[in-house]
Amino acid sequence: MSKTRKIDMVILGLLEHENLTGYDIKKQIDGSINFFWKASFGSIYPALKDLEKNDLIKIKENNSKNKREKIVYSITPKGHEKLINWLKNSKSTNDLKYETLLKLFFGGATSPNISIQTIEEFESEIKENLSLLKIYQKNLSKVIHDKDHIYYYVTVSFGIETYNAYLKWSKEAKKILAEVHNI
Amino acid sequence: MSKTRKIDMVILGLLEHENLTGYDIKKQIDGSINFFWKASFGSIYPALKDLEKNDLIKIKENNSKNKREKIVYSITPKGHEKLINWLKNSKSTNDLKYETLLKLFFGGATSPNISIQTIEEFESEIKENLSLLKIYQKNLSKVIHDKDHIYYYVTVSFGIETYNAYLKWSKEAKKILAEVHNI
DNA sequence: TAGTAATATATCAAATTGATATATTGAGGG
DNA sequence: CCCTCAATATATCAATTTGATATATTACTA
Repeated sequence: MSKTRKIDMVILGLLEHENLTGYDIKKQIDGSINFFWKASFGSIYPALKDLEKNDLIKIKENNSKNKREKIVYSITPKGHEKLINWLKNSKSTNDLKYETLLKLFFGGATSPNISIQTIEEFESEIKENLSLLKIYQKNLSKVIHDKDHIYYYVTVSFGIETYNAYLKWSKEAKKILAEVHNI
Repeated sequence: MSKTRKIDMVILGLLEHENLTGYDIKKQIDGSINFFWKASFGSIYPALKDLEKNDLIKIKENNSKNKREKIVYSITPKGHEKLINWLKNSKSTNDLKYETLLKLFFGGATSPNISIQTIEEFESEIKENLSLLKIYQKNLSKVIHDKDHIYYYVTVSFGIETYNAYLKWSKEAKKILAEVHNI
C-alpha cells in the first residue's frame, strides 16, 4: 500500500460522488468542507497527476474537439478501494492551529485591551461563519430523509456546536480579562 | 519589517517570559499550548538560528567551560518589539484540520457503523485531553489572582468549552447515524 | 465589441511535519 | 563503581502543503 497523503483522500472522496475537474474540486472544498478542511490549487493539481499515474483516478475523454480541454477526472475501482481502506483502517489526526489562542497565551506582554480586541476579532469572524452554517443546516434539514445528506448534516452540526462554544467562551474570556485591571 | 513566520512568534513569546534552549521550547509547547498549537524540532532549531542572526534573540554566554554547551537563548529589545507588533497589529488565522470530520463527510461510501466507530475514537481521544485540561484548570484556579496566570487560564478554558461541545456533538451524531439503517 | 469576472491549469518559494541521526547527561540497580 | 536506559540536546532532510503568481480561455454585460 502506497503512502497516504491527505489531499489524495479528499480528492478520492469527492470523486466517489461525481466526476470533477481540479477547479471543481477546489470549489467543492471551499463551499462545503472548508470549515474543517482547506486545500489549495498548489496541492490539488499535482495530486491529481499523481493519482492518475497510479490508476486511482482516470481522465474522462473529452469528445468535443473544438471546446477547450477541461480535464474531468473519475475514480477507478483501485481508487475506491483506497478510499474505503482509509475510512475503515486509518487513525485520524485532528489538528487545531489557532493564532487567536496563541496571541492570548502571550497576552501578558501587552495590555489586556489588546487581548480583548483579539477576542473580538475572533468573535465577529465566528459569528459570520455561524450564520452561514445555520443556513446550510436549515436547507439540509429539509432533505434529511435522504441518506446521502446525513453525513453532510452531521459535519455542519459539528461546526454549529463548536462555534456556539467559541462564542460562549469569548464572552467569559473578555469578562475575565476586563477584570485584570483591578488585580 | 521582515516576514512573520508563526514559529518565530511562538519562540519570541516563550522567551519573553524566560530564557530557554530549543529543547526547553519544545517541552513548553508540548506541555501547555499543545492543544491549539504544535511545533516540531525541525521548525524550532532552524528558526532559532535565523532569529539569532537577525538580532531578535541572543545566546546567553555559557561560562562553565567543562559542562556541555547548552545553547540558552534570550529575547532582545528588537525581538520584544516584534512580538508586541504581532500581538497588536496582525490579523489572526485560525485553522482546523480534522480528519475525523473529513471521514465523516465521506462516510456514505461505507456503512454507518464505520462512521460511528470513527466518532467513538474521536470521543475517547477528547475525553483523555479533557481530563488533562481539567487538572490544569483546577491548579490554575488556585493562582488566578496572579496576573501572569490569567492568560493561561483563559486558553485552558477555551479547550474545556470546545471539548465539551465536541462530546455533546458526538452523542448526537452517533444517534443520527444509528438511525440511518432505518431510513 | 471592449472590458472584466469567472473558469481552468500550472508552478514555485517558503513553512512545517515527522522521521531519523547522533551524542551527552543523569539516575538507579547490581 | 560501573552499566544501562531514559531523558536531554541539537541537527538535518524528504515530503506535504500553503499562498502567491502566471497565463490563458470563456462568459457576461455595458
